Amino acid sequence: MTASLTALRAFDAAARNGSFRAAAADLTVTPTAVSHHIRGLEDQLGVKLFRREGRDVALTEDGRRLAHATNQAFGLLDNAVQSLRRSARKAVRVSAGPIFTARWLMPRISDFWEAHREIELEVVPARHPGAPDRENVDIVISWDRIADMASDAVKLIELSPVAIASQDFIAKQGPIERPEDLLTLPKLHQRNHWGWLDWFEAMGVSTPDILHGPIFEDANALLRGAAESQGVIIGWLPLIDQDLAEHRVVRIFEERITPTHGYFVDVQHTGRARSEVREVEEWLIAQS
Amino acid sequence: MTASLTALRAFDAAARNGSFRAAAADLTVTPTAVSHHIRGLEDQLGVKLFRREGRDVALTEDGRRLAHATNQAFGLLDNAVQSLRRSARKAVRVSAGPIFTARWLMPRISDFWEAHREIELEVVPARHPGAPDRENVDIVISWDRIADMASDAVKLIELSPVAIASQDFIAKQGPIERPEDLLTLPKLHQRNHWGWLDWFEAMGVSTPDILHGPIFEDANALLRGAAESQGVIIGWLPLIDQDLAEHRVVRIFEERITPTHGYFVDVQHTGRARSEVREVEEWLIAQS
DNA sequence: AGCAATGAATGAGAAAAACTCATCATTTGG
DNA sequence: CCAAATGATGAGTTTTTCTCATTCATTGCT
Repeated sequence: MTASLTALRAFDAAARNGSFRAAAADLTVTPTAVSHHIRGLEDQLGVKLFRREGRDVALTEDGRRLAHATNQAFGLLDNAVQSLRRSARKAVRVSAGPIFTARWLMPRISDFWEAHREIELEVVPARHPGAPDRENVDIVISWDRIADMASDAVKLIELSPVAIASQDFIAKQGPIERPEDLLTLPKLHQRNHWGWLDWFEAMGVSTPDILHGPIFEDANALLRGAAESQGVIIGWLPLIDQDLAEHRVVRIFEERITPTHGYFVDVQHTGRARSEVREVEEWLIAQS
Repeated sequence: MTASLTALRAFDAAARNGSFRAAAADLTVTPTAVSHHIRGLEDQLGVKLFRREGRDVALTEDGRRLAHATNQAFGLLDNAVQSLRRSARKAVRVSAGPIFTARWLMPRISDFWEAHREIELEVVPARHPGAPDRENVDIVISWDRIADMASDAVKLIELSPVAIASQDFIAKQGPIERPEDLLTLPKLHQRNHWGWLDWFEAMGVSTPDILHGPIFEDANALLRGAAESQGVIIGWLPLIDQDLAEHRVVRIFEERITPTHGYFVDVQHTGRARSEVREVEEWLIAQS
């Protein structure tokens, strides 16, 4: 019954990389070892796992099925082990978007350090907003519409949209008097065009169903774009207070819109039980 | 980064068994090996996994978290490997309830054998109706209400409920003239009291919300109970044709109820791609 | 077409990991 | 309080895993 776990891991690496050589590099062994392992597996299971096509290899149907399982299984093990290692170091892993990190977390980080010297904080950039890394992180700080927030998430700060651009851009475009005027100007966007849609709605301007314009995942990039006169963007109060104070960008109107978006703290299941994770959560919430 | 997989497996066994000795037996190694592995893991992770309480051991909180992951992971690997082994032997694993196996599958099994000599059929009893084993089986044959059937399940046969009892029982109880009379007689039940509820409804008898009486998972046991004059049961046409023909049980009324339940074929995801699994599926459906 | 480069297969021997044995320590049930 | 049961530890052995040297097949280059 016992299939060698080492062999399965070698297979897993080979399947992921689509090449024995690359798998070997991955595992820091020689390609020979991988080759031996896979042949061994194939002999033992009585099934071909790779089709040897000339000098490279491709998974068979059976191989694909096995690969799926090994992927999941080793992923689980890896996450669990890493998480335990962090736990031993009292390290807490927080995923947060780049502007949040820069404008909110960084200014407060020394305060945290004072209060919790023993806790090691790891801040990882939230790559793809909704998706994957969630697995291996203790706390997720997510940017979301207040209306769409997950039920078990706690709101950290509320964000109001404001239309902003660079001084230069406004001078170049001539006077902008009414919100509608923005419809025809170049605009930079974030995920789902959120922000612009909510802004126009709050300003009482009806918009076409879809808005056009480049979408940036990274809100810092967006701000830089605005500062470089690429277009008008939606900024979020109070996150951009400092950018306004230093005149990198200026507000176009004096609108006061009730918050439509917010940052939410979401403690992942894996971290719930650890006291240091709870301490970080409490600290985050206390800051708001 | 690399935690020894063998050590993790040893830990997994220890966690499952709650004892190093038992884990060792499980893995057919000496307890010493398990002890070494777990100490090694603890050293490497910097976390205690077991609390040593006198002569026995108990998982710590960290240990529990790791155990959860290893359980899942090794379960996945194990299932995948076993499934592949079956695949190599062209073995198809079918889960089916005991009466279905006895009254429907067995009579047809030699026909299957004729038609598909190369396919090895493994029939495993469906232990708990709804639940767990599904993982490691290619085809599930489930007994369900037609109204509740899963959308991707194919109906194999339809079952009509009939009230039956032994000749003796009826003689002892005196004449039973109307369906209502059954309300006060001892009845034996199956899961959820299904059957009786549907039967009374079809007969136009209003029933209390809950019915009382012993519940048997195994419909064969139920039939035996009826044959031994323990009470009235709901039998299913055409499954019990033979029991009726041989007078082990007799019908109480001549009711003809439109089928309320059925057996459904459900090909599990893991088996979808295998030709021999599809052949079994097609054979099953062709029999109906 | 010819030749170098790339990737995989194979077998024998070396290195490393996993396991056992012998022994000791601690707890628990009668 | 003793016997049985469970785990810990360290040294030594066995097994597994890995590497080295070599071969084979394919592909890209000129």
